[in-house]
Parts: sequence; C-alpha cells; structure tokens
Amino acid sequence: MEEGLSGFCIKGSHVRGNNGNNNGGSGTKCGRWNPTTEQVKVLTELFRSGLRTPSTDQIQKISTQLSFYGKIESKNVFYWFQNHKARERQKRRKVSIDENDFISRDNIFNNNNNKISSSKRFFEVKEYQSDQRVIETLQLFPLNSFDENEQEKLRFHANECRETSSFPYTINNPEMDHPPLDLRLSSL
Amino acid sequence: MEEGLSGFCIKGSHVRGNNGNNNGGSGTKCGRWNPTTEQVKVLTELFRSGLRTPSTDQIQKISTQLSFYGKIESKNVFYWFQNHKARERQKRRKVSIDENDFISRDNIFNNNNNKISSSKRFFEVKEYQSDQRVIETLQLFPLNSFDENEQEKLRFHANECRETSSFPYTINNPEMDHPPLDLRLSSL
DNA sequence: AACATATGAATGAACG
DNA sequence: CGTTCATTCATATGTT
Repeated sequence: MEEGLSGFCIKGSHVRGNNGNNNGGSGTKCGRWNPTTEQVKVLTELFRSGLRTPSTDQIQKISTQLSFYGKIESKNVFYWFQNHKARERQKRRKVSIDENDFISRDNIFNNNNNKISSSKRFFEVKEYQSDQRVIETLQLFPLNSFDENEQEKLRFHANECRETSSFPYTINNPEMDHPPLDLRLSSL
Repeated sequence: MEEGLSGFCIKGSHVRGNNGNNNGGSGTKCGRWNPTTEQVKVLTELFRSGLRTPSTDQIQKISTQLSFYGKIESKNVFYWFQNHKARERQKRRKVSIDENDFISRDNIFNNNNNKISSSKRFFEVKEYQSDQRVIETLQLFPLNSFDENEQEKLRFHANECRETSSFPYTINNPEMDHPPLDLRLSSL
C-alpha cells in the first residue's frame, strides 16, 4: 500500500527480522522504541514477577540495565508497564459479555482449559510460557508462585518487595555475551 | 513480546484457495478473522452512519449481531473500527499533505506550541498536532469522495447518537435470508 | 513465483 | 488508568 514517508523519519529497514537487535546502541533510527527480544524478555519477566507499576527509581534502574541490549529510555520502560498492565486488564476485565459466539465452530481448537476463562473484554489472553531459562531464574521468586490474576490482587506487594527479600538472583543469559543483570525486584 | 506471536496456528494450506471469502460456519480456520461480505457490509454501513469509536457495549452488541453471519469476536469489531478509522484518517492526511505540500512546512497555525509543560516523570510530552492543518485543508479542498469527510467533522455527534438519536435505521438486505438486524446506532 | 495491495492484529506513545 | 491514536507487523488476496 502506501509507503512510509508519512512523516519525519523513515525507518531504514522495517524488516522486523530483528531477532538480534535493531536499533540497539547505534541506530538513530528515531521514531519509536523498538524493543529487542531480550529487553522484552526481561520486562516480561519482571512483570510476571509481580511488578506492575515501577517507581521512578525502579524504572531508572531497569532502563539502565536494559540499555545494554539496545537503545532504551526510561519512558519506554514506563510506557511498557503502563501498556502491559492496561492491556492485561483490558483483556481480562469486563468479565462479561463475550460469550456470544454461539455459532462457534472454532471451539475445536479452543483448548482454553487454561486457568483463564474466556471472558475478557475483547481479547484473548495469550500464553507466554515460551520464555525459557531467563524465567527460570526468577521462578523461585516468592511472588511468582501466584497466577497473574492473583498477583493482580496482591499487586501492591510487588512494590514493597524491594525491602524484604534478599534473594540473590541474577539473570544471565548464556547465549549472549553481556553483563549479568540483577533483576531481583529487591534490587530495583 | 509475548503477544507478538500470532503464529500459534500454522496454516496447513498455503494454497491460496481460501475458497471464496468466508469461513462462516464450516471452516476450521484459525489465525485471523476473515469477515464475511455481509459482516463487512454491516460494519461499513455503521461506519458510514457515523460510528467511529464504538463503546465496549456497542462492540459487544455489534459482535453479537454479526455473529449470525459467521464467526466473529468482539475484538474483531474493535479492531475493525480502529483500523477503518485510522486508515481513513491516514488516507486523508496523505492526500491533504500531498495537495498542500508546499505550504505544509510546519507553521501556519502554530500559535500554541507550548502546552507541553506536563512532564510525565522523565520525559517531555511532545505535542504534535496536525489536525488543524488537515481540517483547514479540507475546508480549502473539499475533496469529497462520498461523504466521509463530512462524517469525520461530525464524528462527535456519532457517539452521542446512541443515547439521543432516533436514527431509524435498519439493515435488511433483501438478497439474503436472515433476521433483520437493527443497526440503528441508538439501539446499540 | 515474485511482487503488490488490502486489511487483521499488535503495540509504543500519548491523551483526558 | 482507561482510551485513543499512530505506526508497524503479518497475512490473505490480487496482479503480473
């Protein structure tokens, strides 16, 4: 269709084949932040660990640590959590009327036997379990024993964690050459 | 991105033959929603009636009604309007800029560039308002394709319709055998 | 098959 | 925070 001109800064290569990182560190690609898979992985993990609304301080630290994987600013982290949280809710909240697909022949594939009942606002709740070892590291973290729903209720604990836990954990992805990131909530 | 993977369902058939256009009640299609022509027709009609950003409630109802024609979820309706609106706007903006290129240098109506003072935590919120120009352009260049342009200006009315208007509108396609759908905005 | 386009879906950014 | 906007990604469909 129409092309990207639309503005001020055209992306050099919009071939999201970024499995490495795209604008990391050097690209002055402008435009919006395009998180690397590593960054997303870490953020997701933090989220899963219970972090929902990081403080300014935490954001700063997270941002700093993630900057290793590529260009990133504090606001990106801020927005990421805002959006992630909002959408998490958007999906599951409004636990009402979406049971209206009576003609659903598609249920053949619906193995939604997951803990999530198929009733959110509009969206499906997708599983993101494919995050492997990085997660493993934090899996032992106390808060992680809850499901997202429950964590939601106990969300406020997340921000308190920093003062209690003394769980010495560090994420260190073996397939990459990078400095270890201490992502204990308590360290943020 | 834990949600970016939309490939949970590999399409066994890259055989273009999606046979026609809908998977209404037989296809065990996974992947993305493929609206039936009837669904599109109704959605388009609603759009032309002035609906731009249906509320959650409206979305639910529309979805329910459209489910008669085939598989559909609320989120599909949501996205449909989101996309349709965005693309209409995008197209118009492009045209406007194109028609008005030489003047479009950025300051024609810029009187109030500074309301940006709201610093959100770390970053400045930059104001980029370009609608003014577009609107103005439209006034100068009444490129009226059908009536979409007019609709846009009156968009805000549309969302009020649901509670005030007595827009007597009912779609009842004669060429089909189906229950009449009351698509008056006021009924949504 | 390669290329082009229409459009569903996702998400970063930002508004009220 | 809930919503909305802008841009991009992904895929179905159309064309050469």
